[in-house]
Amino acid sequence: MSKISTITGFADLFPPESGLFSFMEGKAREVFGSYGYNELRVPILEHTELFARSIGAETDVVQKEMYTFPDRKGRSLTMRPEATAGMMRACIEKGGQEGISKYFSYGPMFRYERPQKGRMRQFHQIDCECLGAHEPQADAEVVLMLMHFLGELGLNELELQINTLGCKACRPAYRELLTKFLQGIDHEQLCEDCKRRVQSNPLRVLDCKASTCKALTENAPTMQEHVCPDCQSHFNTVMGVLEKASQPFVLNHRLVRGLDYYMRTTFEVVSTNIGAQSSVAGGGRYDGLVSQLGGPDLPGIGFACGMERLALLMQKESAPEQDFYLAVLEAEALDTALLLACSLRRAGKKGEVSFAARSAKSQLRQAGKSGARYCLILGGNEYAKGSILVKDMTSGEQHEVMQEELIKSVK
RNA sequence: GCGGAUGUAGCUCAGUUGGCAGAGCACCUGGUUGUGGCCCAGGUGGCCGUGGGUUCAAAUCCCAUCAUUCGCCCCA
Repeated sequence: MSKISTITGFADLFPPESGLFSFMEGKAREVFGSYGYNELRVPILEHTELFARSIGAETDVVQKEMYTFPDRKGRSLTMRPEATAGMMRACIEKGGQEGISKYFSYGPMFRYERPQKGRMRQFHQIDCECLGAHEPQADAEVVLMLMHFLGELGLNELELQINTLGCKACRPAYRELLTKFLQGIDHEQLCEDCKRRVQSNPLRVLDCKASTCKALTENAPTMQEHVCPDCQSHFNTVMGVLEKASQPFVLNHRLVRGLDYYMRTTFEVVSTNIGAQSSVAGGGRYDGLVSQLGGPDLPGIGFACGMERLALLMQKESAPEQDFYLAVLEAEALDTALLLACSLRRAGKKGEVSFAARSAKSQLRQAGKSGARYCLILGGNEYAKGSILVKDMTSGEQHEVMQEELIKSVK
């Protein structure tokens, strides 16, 4: 029979990575919970229109990266490529969103891209969304919370980048200004993609990685210089709070997020140690999104962290030590050994028991590898007496005790 | 969607000009009647990614294909 393997870009998570994921999820619950965030679990499958309307029909994500297919009644469904849209949909549907609501979520996302280091077709994100706050302090809190969370994961060497994208009032004018600038420079030297972007999405030219494009746009007008007074003051307050909190950051005028719903504050956390896919978290403000999805006119701000990318940066923990390894030397003692091991576990001890009787040498080897503090040896002699040998794996000393007493002693 | 690299033992990888399929680690057994780590001896384990082609002969050369991986792009 031929083997069946995983789908390209889909990965099985074994230890130690699976342990890192659990650790991150636990820390998320703990840290975000302390900021008043509660967990929201939403479906993985949604109506395609949800993503087209929120992320933007013209974005790469929607145009060529979604897992979209018709269900049995012909409705177009899509496996979520990101979490924000679904979480917004859920909040709108539930209704009653008075005041501020804060939710976090985590789980798999799906994008049909070419896999590489730090990029899978099924990948995992931790998401936080804060609805109902338009104040710049909310932006600052979200950013500080993200950095707090990353710090709790042991990641302190990351760079925080921030930018402002302006709002409905000032972005169109800036866009026009930038387009004029781009038309003024030597058009032919731009890369093929950017030649198109001048028309379709001029802001994206600023984010191009090609060195020639970077050089050509060196003196391009920045969004920050051309935002309206409201946006300027909003952004100044955000930066001010970050400074008062001693949170280092760098202004990145080229930080243009790829999802259309972002406005005003955007931010990204990058690492130089994980290859080309350097962004480990990103987010921003999305005040128009909720109403765009048919809900009330609520402001929102949030972010997503890429768990695979964070895992690349985190130290892999070694296997947890165990309290005992129960070695069985005679087949007749196997059942007794199993029951004994279960009693010890119910008393709170961690350990394994051999399922087959084998030589003392091979079992001691096994015990050594398991990292067990004690090797419990049950051979023919002990079995007959109802006793067991307890060997300290560190000192090598051993003594014989009755099985009943062993159980009592650990309770 | 585009480009580069790589597919040989469970793992990491050698394999010369086309000529018997290899090493280290891991695993198992023994050296020690029932005592681990170190050491020694022996052993298990392979459709050489898959399918075609060239050849007396292919892991090796050619074509195709699949997979993995690193980039481009995009994004977390």
